[in-house]
Amino acid sequence: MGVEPSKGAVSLAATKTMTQRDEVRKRILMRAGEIFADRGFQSATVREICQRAEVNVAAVNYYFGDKECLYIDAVKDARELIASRWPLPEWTRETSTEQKLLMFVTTFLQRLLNTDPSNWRMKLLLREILEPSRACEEIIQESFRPFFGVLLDIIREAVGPNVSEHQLHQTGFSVISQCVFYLANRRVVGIMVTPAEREQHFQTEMLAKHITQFSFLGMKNSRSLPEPNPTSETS
Amino acid sequence: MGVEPSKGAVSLAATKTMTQRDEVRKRILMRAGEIFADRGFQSATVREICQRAEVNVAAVNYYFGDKECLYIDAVKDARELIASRWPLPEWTRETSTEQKLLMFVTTFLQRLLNTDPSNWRMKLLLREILEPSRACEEIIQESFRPFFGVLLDIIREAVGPNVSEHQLHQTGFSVISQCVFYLANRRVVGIMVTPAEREQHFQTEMLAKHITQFSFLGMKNSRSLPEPNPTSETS
DNA sequence: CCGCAATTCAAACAGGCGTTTAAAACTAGT
DNA sequence: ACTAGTTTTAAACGCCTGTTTGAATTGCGG
Repeated sequence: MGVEPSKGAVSLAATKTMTQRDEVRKRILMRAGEIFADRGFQSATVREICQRAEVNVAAVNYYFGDKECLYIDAVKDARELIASRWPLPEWTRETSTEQKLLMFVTTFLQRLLNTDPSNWRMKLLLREILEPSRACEEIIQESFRPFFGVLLDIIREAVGPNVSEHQLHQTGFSVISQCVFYLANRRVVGIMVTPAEREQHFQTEMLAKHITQFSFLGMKNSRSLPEPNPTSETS
Repeated sequence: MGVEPSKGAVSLAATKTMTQRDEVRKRILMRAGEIFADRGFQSATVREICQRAEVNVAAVNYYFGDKECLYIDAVKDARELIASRWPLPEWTRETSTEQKLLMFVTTFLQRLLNTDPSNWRMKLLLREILEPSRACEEIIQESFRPFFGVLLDIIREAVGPNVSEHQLHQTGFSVISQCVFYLANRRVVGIMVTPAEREQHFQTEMLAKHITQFSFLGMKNSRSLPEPNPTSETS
């Protein structure tokens, strides 16, 4: 029993070793995030995480207490890093509403679909959204709310100020859902679309264009349906 | 070694006992499906399944061979039962395109969001869509393709015959994604929307109306965006 | 160079997992 | 009632999991 886990395991160590300590922590956190992202909390094993981080099995418990705390820290870390890369492109007062929407959708899709090394963070957060663990609910909440707020502002601008709250929300979800779809349901897209078509028309840029166009038209209307009754209708 | 597992474990038993045997199989299959649906393959345990089905732990291996075969059978079973409840409302030649779309979306949402005892089947299939196991890929494929085809027909009818294939697919995904969203992301909706608003405006019927209206407008256009360049644009 | 705290390590632990086993219980046909 | 085949059962198996442990190693101020 050398030390308390994860709390203040260091007493009066030099600041130099402090950074060393943090490097190990960060290395574990990274590998853990990657593995949690594509296996989930349950299926990911501490042993594999430690193997990939090139540390002993006991390191997780020494640095983080237990597996769950490691997971929470990984999610928290992913959220913070993504939040810092979140900022949407700035727009001026001259930027049209449709352009703002395109920028929003493009940025969102880039974060979701890019294949650079930081992409696993988004997968990890998505996993938390689809099946939240009580521990991380708050984290996700804080991460998602402001982002959603930006979208709602754009929509309000598009449809006018006197739109009802629920229409605003429904429309917002319609936009969000189309973007998230391509991350969560990649396999389904692969089934329905040939590789060539996928290559040409399902890259981030083209998808952003389609979603923007589709949604911008869809939202520019808050009147109700003509209440279709299924019998009489002769064009 | 009394019997081969899962193949033809009965040789010349009476047809009466045959039904008994099938009853046990079906009971296990049901409980397994329910548990697989909300825990996933890995997290679901054979022991819990057997406990809920009120059979011995060994029953799974006796009747199905192993856990994975049980899972595959459960998915297959869910697919078949849902497929039989799938049929969209029949429409006549007088039914308008928008009505067809509304019917399609309504049916889809009902299957996804209803809370009757058969709902776990949809969750199980959704899980397979989000993280497919190689074993069930084909099953999902066969289940999803024809359903998607019906939607594509509606869209083709709405936008005219000379629409390009990729626009058709993109639009189809836009509709599908909005529906699936409300099943997969229930928690997110709960965060962003007050219970009262949810009660009033996020029930199946209202969502179907919104999605139909939103999508119908969105798809009624295949022209390209005005190619927004972010600098010059003075309304 | 010593001593002390921080860190690493191999080994072991208890518990849960899917699966197997062999005996018991049950169900006909004769 | 006996027997042969089917189903159920409790117990055990081997494996893998997260975690703990105590000794070995390291790093550093004195």
